[in-house]
Amino acid sequence: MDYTPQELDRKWQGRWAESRAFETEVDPSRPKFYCLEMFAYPSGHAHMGHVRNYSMGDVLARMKRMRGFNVLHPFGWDAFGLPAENAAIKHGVHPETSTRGNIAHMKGQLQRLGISYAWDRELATCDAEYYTWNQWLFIRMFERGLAYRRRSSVNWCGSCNTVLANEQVVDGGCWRCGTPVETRDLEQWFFRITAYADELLEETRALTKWPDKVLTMQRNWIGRSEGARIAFALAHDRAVPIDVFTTRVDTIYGATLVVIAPEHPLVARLADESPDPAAFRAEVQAFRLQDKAARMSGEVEKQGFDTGACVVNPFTGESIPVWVANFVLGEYGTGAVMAVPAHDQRDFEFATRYGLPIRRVIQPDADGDAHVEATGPLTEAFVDDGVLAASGPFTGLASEAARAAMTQHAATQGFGEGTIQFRLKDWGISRQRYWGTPIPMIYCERDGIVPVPDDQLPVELPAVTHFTGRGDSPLAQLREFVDVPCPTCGGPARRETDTMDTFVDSSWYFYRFADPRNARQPFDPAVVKYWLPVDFYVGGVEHAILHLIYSRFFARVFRDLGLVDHSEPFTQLLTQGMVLKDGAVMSKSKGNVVDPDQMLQKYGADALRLYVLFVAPPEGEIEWTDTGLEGSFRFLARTWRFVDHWCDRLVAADAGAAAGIEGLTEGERALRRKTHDTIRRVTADIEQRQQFNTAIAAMMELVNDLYAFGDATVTGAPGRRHEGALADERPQAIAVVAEAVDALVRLLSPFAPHMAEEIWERLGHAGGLSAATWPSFDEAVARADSLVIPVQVNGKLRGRLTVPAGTPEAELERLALADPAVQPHLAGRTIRKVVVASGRMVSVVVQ
RNA sequence: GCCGGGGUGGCGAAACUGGCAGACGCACGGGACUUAAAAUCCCGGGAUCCGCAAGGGUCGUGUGGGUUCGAUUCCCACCCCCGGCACCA
Repeated sequence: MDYTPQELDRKWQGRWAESRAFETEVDPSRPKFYCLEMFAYPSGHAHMGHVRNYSMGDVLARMKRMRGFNVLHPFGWDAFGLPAENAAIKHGVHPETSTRGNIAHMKGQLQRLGISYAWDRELATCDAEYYTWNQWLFIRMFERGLAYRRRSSVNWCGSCNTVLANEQVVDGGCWRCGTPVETRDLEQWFFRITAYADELLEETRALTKWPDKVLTMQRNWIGRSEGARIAFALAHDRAVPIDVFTTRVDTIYGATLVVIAPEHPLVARLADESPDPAAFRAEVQAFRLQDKAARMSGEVEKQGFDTGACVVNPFTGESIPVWVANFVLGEYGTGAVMAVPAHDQRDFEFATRYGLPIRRVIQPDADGDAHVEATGPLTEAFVDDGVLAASGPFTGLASEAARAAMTQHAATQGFGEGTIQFRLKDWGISRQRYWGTPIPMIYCERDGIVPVPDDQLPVELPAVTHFTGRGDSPLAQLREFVDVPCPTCGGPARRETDTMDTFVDSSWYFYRFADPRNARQPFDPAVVKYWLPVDFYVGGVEHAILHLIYSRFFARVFRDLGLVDHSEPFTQLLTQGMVLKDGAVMSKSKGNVVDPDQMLQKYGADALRLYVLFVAPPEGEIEWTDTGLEGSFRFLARTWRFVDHWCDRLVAADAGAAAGIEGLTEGERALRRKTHDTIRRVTADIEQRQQFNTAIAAMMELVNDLYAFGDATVTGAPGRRHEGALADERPQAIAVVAEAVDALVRLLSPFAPHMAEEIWERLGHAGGLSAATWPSFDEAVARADSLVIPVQVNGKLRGRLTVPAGTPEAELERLALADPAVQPHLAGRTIRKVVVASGRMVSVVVQ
């Protein structure tokens, strides 16, 4: 019977659907395993990255099922987002229509891959029954001060009249029309993720099964730094302070100016008070028009101007000027810094450019850099710690001690305090867009900001038929949506017309999967308690920061709402590498896209899945090659042929019989050893290492050995195996082959489930492989009974000993020294030392 | 600049705890089968030198050094590549 994968794919996918093979229920009597791959944005077409992602998850899911776990393996759609709305603007197709169509198409593709999803639990974030819980949660967060509204600066395109996300700013201009982007202050909704900054940072330590790379990225992103906030009072109005944040309060005696960001709240007042307010404002505006990304990355030259105002250094009592400069960031710290040109490289460059004074207050300490001249002009800032000089009562202290003493002093005197600053900012979630979750808030002239009452949820997205891409959010143009009575006073009020960032949707979907049809709450806490946290989460490393930090944040919000009892939602994380073609990411514009559907048609799902797992370890990138895929297909066909050839005899055999049979030949014992060793390797590779490539290699070796064994036992004639000679078969040989094939099919089933199922059935098993158990191995059988021990002389390989396992070290040494291949290298020399690594190596040192 | 991960045959890779470097696969070469080809099955292969051959010598995991009986693996210095962060005060 020939291997016809396309037929097997259809047959078994049909069976699985029919028998609801992968649907699952809470079952406290069994250990659970929650296996999750990041859900998909329904772009319309699955790509090879998806294939790889879902294949990895499926190996774990199917394997764990066979190991007796109650496996939750769901899938869904991250269905809101800009692309659908942009398509609507361009082609006039409603986002709802295109999204539903895309989901249907992609779902078909995934089903043709044979991934073992519990499709009953499928969800799409654009379903009102899902996003109503976004709104519910938003209101809970609002009640707790975790959702709040404030003005903030955003990217603004003056031509399109809309806010742009950072990613939509290309080379400083609007991605759509090219108009230079400006920053503009707008009222926006924020989630107070910074309330959890410390915890999110600290508890990265608990994530022992996450890649270091991701943890490092998260730690950098959160960016904790310890320092002090110091108030510099305005010289002409001592009631008004400019707060600065510094990690180097020990250098404060060297501060020769204070620099504030163009966005600083005091800028407006200082402009008014300046001799030429118009010129002042023009300068500030010029800074704000500079490309934000470039400004933040330091690609723009440091520029600034003197505001004319002065502040008083609270440590020295000295009056120093206040400047505005483009290199100070409004969003970090207090938006103001004390500039210490001698001890900060940026300040140094700035001071040098504008001829401002540079005052040294830190001297290198004894064991510091000796080459740093203690006096004379600086060519760069001295940024290391050292010993304080010219610093009043603090002179002579070491930097670290000085920081503590000076922070204490500031606190006692009431003009400062020790503080911890995070780089992480609160999460701005307002989007002036249609295709997202409406923010469930109402503005009333009398009652202010009022949440939509729970019993009026969801605030459904109204039907919009015309997308222009201009003006405010499309929702703002719908009178019948905007005009609403105030829930508190019943008077006229208006709805919030912004929608939520789609990262809100993806921050908790893994909870909803546990209880996806719950109409009364986001999920039943008892059900989530059983399934969560996710045991194994697979996705692209591009989500290392955004999605994975937001989800950790949401888990803590749910925890503090009393809905979950854990803090970390994902126990183990696997970040899979990209799929490249010709050294580049597959993309339509490059014309190097390989279509999964075509590959499925040609080679079947099993070969495609096997290939993307075999070609490299999971975290690495893979380079697509058609010949590689053919190789995986060949392996499957080769396996198929072997089983096909032996099938009748194997059906009659008992796979467990091999264990009890006496009188095996050396070849038969070797095959059993290989079988058991393969089980050991494949099990560990999947479960402990997630090295799918080496697991597959191990199975290939077993198949190669089976062919070699067939040669030896069936025909004794290499090259002519499949013909005649069946009379030679020993029952013992059939038993060990039956054992090997039985193990192989089970091991292969998470990788190539369709073929494995077919073989399983042909071997006479009923009930399907998902009901079968994972094979176990016998350590004693897997262990070799004879070993080849290499012998080195002076570090060079000179001979090999074949000895029974467990040969004592003294005997190994004796055999090594007597070995004819070793002898010539010992002749006429003195043996200084013999090292015997038991069971591994004999090493002789001669002189 | 800082942080993280890498650098192994023609190519993708493997080597799990310091112990025979290159498993497995791709591409390639040879053979069997075939009228022939494809498919399949078998065999071969790091480089280099000696040898008709069997076989043997030397070198070989980015570079240079070190530790060790023994290093792809550990240590020091350096080069290169990939990813992330980056005027964060």
